[in-house]
Amino acid sequence: MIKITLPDNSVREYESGVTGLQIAQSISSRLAKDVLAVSVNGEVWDLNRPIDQDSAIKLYTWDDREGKETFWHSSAHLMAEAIEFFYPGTKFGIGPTVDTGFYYDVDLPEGKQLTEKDLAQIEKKMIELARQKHQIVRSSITKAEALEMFTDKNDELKQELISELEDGTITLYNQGNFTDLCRGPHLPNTSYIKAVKLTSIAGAYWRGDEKNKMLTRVYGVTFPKQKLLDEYLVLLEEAKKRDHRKIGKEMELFTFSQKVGQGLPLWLPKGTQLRLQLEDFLKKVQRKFGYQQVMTPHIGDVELYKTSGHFQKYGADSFQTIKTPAEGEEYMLKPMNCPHHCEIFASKPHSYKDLPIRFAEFGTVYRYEQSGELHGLTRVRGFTQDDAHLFCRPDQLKDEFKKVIDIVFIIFNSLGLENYTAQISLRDPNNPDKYIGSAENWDKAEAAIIEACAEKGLETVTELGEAAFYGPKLDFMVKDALGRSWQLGTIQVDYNLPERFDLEYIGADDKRHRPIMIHRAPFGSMERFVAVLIEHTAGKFPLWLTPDQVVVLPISEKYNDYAQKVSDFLNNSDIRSLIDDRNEKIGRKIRDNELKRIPYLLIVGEKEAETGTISVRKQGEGDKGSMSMEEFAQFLNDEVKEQLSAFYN
RNA sequence: GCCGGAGUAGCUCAGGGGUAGAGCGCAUCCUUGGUAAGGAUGAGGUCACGAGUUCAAAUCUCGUCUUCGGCUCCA
Repeated sequence: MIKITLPDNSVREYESGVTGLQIAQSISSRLAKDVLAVSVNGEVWDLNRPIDQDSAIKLYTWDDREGKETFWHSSAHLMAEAIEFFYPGTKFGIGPTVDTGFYYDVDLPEGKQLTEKDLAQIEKKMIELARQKHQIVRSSITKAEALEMFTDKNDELKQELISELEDGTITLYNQGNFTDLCRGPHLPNTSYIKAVKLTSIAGAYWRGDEKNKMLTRVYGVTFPKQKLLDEYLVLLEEAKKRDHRKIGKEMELFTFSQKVGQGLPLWLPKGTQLRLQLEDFLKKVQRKFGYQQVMTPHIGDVELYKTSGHFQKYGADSFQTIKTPAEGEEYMLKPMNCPHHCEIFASKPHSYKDLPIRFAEFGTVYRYEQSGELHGLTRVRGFTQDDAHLFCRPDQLKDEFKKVIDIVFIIFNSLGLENYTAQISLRDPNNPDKYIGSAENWDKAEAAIIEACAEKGLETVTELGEAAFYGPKLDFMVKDALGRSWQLGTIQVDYNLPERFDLEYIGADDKRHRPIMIHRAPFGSMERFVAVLIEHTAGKFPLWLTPDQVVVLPISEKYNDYAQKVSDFLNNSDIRSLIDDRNEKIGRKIRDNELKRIPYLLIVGEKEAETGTISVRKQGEGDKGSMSMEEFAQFLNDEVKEQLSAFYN
């Protein structure tokens, strides 16, 4: 008998050789049905692999990451089997799981090609194979045997993988007519897989190296129930509907022009209104926190970026320098605002009493992104950072950091982004040479970030080795309404630039000291942030932010004058309003303006004109009754204030 | 940058070796209306761009550009 410890620390006795599935069966039949994998002393195993010694185990279902990964991993094998059926002789690279689903990199036989149209029949075959309930069987073989096996199959991809493995650790998994080199774990049999969707097809280099052969990567996702697949497809549809490129076009927020150039967004009047609203709000918040607004040009002498080090590190992959008619004059489009801000700091001497000094700028920067990387507003070649650089003393670092976190909170809460976490990126302790600055400073800076987050009650994950070479950082991740994660704002501590720019202040001891610099951008970039906001809200922006807050709809042309009066009054009351005086019936005007996502529709006709009132209709909610213009203006301004309460409190 | 799909009216898309289509939008007119689509008429396109094949190319071939899905990259 062996002792099995469950996660609740209860201990049960089983015959040696018991499997995870048998343990689940002994607990409940429901669990036995749902369980997908088991971890044995921290290692995830197949459910039917015998356990022969005392162990601590944990059973995983679809609700656990480990359960899903096992499920999808087996699904990748199932897909491989189906592909091999249609394309005998296919060579298989790697078939790992991803966030949602899995892929397999395959090398199809000479002259064969997969297109999206072929996916349907592969899906069908997968379901057919799954229903046959093939057992998935694990076996160990020696390295020599493994090499021989895949040499026979002419699969040099697998041979390459095997040659890098340690003898004695090599396992195979077999199901039906398909055997694959694999570490596992896997499902007990194929029948768990009930629903299949192959999502896309793409080229990918073997091992991610462009010198290697291009393989065909097939992406897919599978589920244990058809209903889960249906839900997933609905989510995909919803994501498609919310695509910021589509909504941005519909709502006339931004556009691109071939003549202007790829990756260079043009902000249309309504998009500009939205962006200015965000910028003005952040400026107001920053003023409250003691920031000073500055402005710097879009180009700078190449020497500036040599001083900062950016030229050496990124120059070759950047937009190239701009030459002037004068000999030896060279400028760069600015890829960063910080060097300019450093020079502003250096423009006069500073006392320790003056610190922290905080320079903020909505600074547009230009970075040469590879053409294949450009994507709507989220990846562009010219974008505006809501940048600021804070220069402080070491003893001020933690407090300053906390204040930046406060600003981020105000911003996120004012925008309905309530679901966020943060990642603390620290040094790689095994690789101290990668970083500049003294170990002592790093210790202090890392401690300051960790403590600041803890004191602010921020939920964080910590990643070692993810810090920038010049200092540790904190990145904010926001979950949108569809549960997708976006990386937005960032706060970075920097010891490098103050050094390179020889920045200093005079301390209480009358000696020169080096300030610490914090880079921070709560939005990250205005372009990316607006894109995320569009997808999060599906274009239904919070009232305070939306480009057009109110539209006045006269019942007929006879009331256009009154509508104008209402609209003028609202515009004078700080409300963005317009009139729909088209020659259309009221039902039509309501429909069109609802579809334009305008939060409030004001209907005015004979009754309203006589009594000096308006009839209010709220987007998505319908008729709200009538009130006076004054009441309505007050009501809207209150709603805006409510939405910005994080700022006003 | 690399691999693969796509590019037809302002938008969404159909068509396809013999000079171009729909719906929405837009314009004009009729209608003057009460909470999600009133009616009529009309304008609008070098079928991304450049070469080639052909009696004839928007359609077939090649190249370029842009865009989409991935890969690699991201101060």
